[in-house]
Amino acid sequence: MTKYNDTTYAILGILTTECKSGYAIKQLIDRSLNHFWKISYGQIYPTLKLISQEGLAEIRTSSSNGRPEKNEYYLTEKGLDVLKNWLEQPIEHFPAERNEVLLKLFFGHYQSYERQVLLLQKYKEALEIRYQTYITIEQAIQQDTSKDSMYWLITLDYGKRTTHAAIEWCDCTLGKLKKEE
Amino acid sequence: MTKYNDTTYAILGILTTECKSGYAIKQLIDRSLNHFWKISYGQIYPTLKLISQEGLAEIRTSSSNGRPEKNEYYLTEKGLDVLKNWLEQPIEHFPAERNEVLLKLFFGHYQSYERQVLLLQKYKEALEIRYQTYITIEQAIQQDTSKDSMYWLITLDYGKRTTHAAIEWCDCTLGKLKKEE
DNA sequence: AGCGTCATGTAACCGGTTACATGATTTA
DNA sequence: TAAATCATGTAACCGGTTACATGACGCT
Repeated sequence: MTKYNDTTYAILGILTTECKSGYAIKQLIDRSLNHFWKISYGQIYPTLKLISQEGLAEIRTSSSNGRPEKNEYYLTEKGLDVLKNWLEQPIEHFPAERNEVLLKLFFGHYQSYERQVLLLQKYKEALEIRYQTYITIEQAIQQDTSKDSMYWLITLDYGKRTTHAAIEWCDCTLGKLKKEE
Repeated sequence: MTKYNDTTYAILGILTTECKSGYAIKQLIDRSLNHFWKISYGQIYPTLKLISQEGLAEIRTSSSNGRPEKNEYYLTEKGLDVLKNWLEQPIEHFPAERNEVLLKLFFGHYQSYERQVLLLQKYKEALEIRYQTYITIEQAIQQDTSKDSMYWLITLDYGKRTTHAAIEWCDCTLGKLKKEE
């Protein structure tokens, strides 16, 4: 079976929901997958083109009530097969993030104590904001009991847990630096 | 001040240590920064070329005892300034990892319960291996009391904490899935 | 003789972002 | 009437990996 990149599979997955157009896909990702998957129009539209060329989806153009023309992509049987097959494959890329904060801290000798503290405090702030947005999204999902929200909540939980661990690391590291000074 | 990419700054930082050649830089990164920074020769050598062209380092070629020729890059004053300036700048890219596991889980409806469990178990295994390597590296560093190992340990601690949180998420999620079935 | 390691480098490719172009409709 | 939103798309660019090419030395 032909191999595509993860972005293609992500879009195939989204096409199983009500989101069928490039614009709608972008919205869904920004709102629901944003904490572990991002994408730009510069990739969505070319990928949709590829998907239809490969016969994984067919386009139906809808231009209701004078609205701007919308291209809606409906998964074909082949498209669904490709998606399901990918889901069954073992994971290829285990996340291994680049972390600019750790990189700067690693060369901490060349910085003053104050600068190091500032770096960590800013990082902690950013992490706390992130954590709060997770909570907010979580609450919004929990109120909407209709849809099968479990998978949404599970991915959010991942974000919450790892972010919380990072925040604790900040506190702990600030303590260590203080002791050294 | 001219802006470079993070890879360039990472290399400038490493050039402050005993590692002065492309080969040595690669080794250091693979051994010490591997958990938050990776790099390939395809980037190291062109970047070193850039660094010397920009006057941030000067090359001294050493070919001792018949060994293959080695190009050693020594930071100039300008190079050190550029590095220090970057260290003082606020962080630009907060890590936002793409996570293939979460993506697959997000489309979990199209998979059997068994497949989902397998996915999580494999992920957990990989995380546990990672955690163990952190511990091993940590112990190796702690035995070598000579160098200023604190920053090494701090970055390792970050890896340990976030990995541990992810492992706990795996366990918890496996429980949730079981309850649903 | 063959493998591992030291050592440097490039070209092709890929995945992704940014900036730009276009234009209609809705809302304030 | 101005701004926001809906909607699609492309070209230039950037950061990075992979695969390849080359060659010397040291160990088994």
